[in-house]
Amino acid sequence: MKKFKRYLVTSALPYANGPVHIGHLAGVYIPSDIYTRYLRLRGEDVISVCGSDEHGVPITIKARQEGVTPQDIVDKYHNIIKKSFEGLGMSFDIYSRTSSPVHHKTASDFFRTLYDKGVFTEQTTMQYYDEEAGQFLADRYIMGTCPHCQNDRAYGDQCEKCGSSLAATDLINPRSTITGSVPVMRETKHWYLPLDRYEDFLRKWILEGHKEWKVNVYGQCKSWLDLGLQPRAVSRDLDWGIPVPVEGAEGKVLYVWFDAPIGYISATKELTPDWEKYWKSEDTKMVHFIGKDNIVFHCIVFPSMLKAHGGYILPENVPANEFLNLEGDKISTSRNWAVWLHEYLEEFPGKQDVLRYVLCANAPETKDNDFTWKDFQARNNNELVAVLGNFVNRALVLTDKYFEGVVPTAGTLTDYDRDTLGELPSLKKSLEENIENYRFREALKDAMGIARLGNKYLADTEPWKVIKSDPERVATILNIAIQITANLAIAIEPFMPFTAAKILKMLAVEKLGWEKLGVSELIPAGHRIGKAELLFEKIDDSVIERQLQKLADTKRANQEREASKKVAEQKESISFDDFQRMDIRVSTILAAEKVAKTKKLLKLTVDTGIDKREIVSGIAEYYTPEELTGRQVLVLVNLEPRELKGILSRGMILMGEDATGKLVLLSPSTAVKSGSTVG
RNA sequence: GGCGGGAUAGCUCAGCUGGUUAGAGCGCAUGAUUCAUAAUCAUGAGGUCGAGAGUUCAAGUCUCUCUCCCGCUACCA
Repeated sequence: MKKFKRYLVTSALPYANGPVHIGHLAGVYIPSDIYTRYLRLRGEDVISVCGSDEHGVPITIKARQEGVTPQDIVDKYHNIIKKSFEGLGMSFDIYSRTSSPVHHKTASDFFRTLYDKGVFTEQTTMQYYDEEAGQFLADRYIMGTCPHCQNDRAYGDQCEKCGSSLAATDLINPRSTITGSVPVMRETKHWYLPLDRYEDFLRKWILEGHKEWKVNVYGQCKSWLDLGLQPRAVSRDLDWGIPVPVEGAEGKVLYVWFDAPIGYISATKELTPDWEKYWKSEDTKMVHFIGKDNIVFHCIVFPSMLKAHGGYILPENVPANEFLNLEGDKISTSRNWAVWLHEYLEEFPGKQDVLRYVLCANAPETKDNDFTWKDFQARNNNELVAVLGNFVNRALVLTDKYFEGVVPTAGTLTDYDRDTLGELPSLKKSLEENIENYRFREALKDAMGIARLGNKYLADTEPWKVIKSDPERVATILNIAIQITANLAIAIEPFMPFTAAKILKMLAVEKLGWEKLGVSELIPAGHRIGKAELLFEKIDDSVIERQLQKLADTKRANQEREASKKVAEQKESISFDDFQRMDIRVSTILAAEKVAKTKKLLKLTVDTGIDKREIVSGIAEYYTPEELTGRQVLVLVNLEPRELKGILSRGMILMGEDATGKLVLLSPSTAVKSGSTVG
């Protein structure tokens, strides 16, 4: 195993278009903070960097929607995020932002270096341009009619109604969302990072060199590499971001995914003039904590950038977590389906560690997980209160009661005493192995094991009984109970720093280093401890119900909004002539079969009364071929034929579509002759 | 459709390179106990390890096929 002299821990930069929620925490920030705190406690040279990611199109859109500047948006969320992280006890050495001057310069220089080395390829493409606004339009700035579902509010990259991903050029009647004008096609030049040229290097580095990475990360990388990498554009036509530092690149900025990871470097620079040893020295261990949506950027794109630049080290590991769901549904910023950190901190003052504990214990380390308030309550009441809080309270209260708060002197240890204390070093070892291998939930169990050990020790030795016959023996028992408590304070520090600090305060001792864990004489006899206070309190049903009610309200609000929004507006009036031009016929489906290599497509053979013809229709998710055969449907028969998957589709099956995009067949209420007209 | 991940006790999860009666926490049942926030401790019940086939002396663990869930991707008049 390679020895490292120092550590550089990075945590995915939160995007500054919204606050941070529990999904971000469980996936990235809690694990990263545990890891960092652990290393610090061990006395390692470690720095942890993070910051807000403030560029990119979504922020400019949000700004436009709210009638403010992009800077206003990022200022607002940067401050909320930064403050809430501090509130939760995130121990970044620096929490920076990508709009900072240092970052602009760093990212700009980085690009320029690659440019000067001739790394990039250039490509000129045609893109939509808004002549009125005088700028190129990013996909999200173009709206038009979805070619699939006719929704006239589809964006240039995706139709939110039917979920199709689109190219801006697919839209029918495109219009600029900035001025409403009709955009024109214009040439634009962009710079591409030729990832394909780094394939061999990545293959060797990851597939051969890092087989120890988590299976989800390794698998995802392998999948990308096996598919073959494509050059990726690293510039955009936008006026918000870092200008491309090249002659003739006016109006172009670095693609947000190019500049964001460089933010780790910039933050380090801001933190210390000594930044280079963390980024350029082979004996630094760099670890990126991210969510699974970022794997490709941190394992493929950013390493290629670093490699192309030269002189930089590569990450030693990229422990990505899966996603956390909330009460059975996917967390969503836009649907407000989340538990927001800044709200939690307000609603649960002093309970930072409860959230830290629950999110770590239930972190989506190997697969998506579900956060429920009921589980939150149960873990607080049955684990934190009953096991951890209770043990510490017992040890302190007993010491106070029998020895006036002075740690008694231990006499001769029994075999059982020695066995109990002997558990501590092995728990320490297991804890270390688990943290170093990014198994934080398992590590947390080890830490809690110390409290369990303490509870068991007290139950078995029964000092409250022995005190009547053998006070000296009780002195030994409570001395040991106090030593276990001190050990507990060390072990839980990475996970629950607030609680660890409280325990130390109650014990009236200074912070203890990690090397003290496992030691059975941490608190000397004769030491006077402080006053015992409860570490955790039970959470009442009513508190949980209030949170559930809040979510229920959100759900209802969303449904109402969906319902009101989803009834599409009436389209422009058309003439009777226009209507007459459509030839709709009652037709009978004669046969249906799945189109090979597709998920949604069915090839239907229909009798239109006029002829028998083939129509390809995207309804396979809602109807099986069996249930379609023999049914009568309405077919727009004079729609221009179109080839789909090599099959010429002549006509369109008319379907009803509800708010969720679900398709239903429209049939005559009683059977009629095929070929009957509809009008 | 392609690729990746997941499927193990009621719930949340461990099970490393295949090897004695498949583990933990919570929940549940019974008992003990009262120092402690009705907290604790002990014991126990609970699993055809998603389905099927195969390799092997031996498979939760390897191979193949299939089903369901999550993600990426293609397709969707």
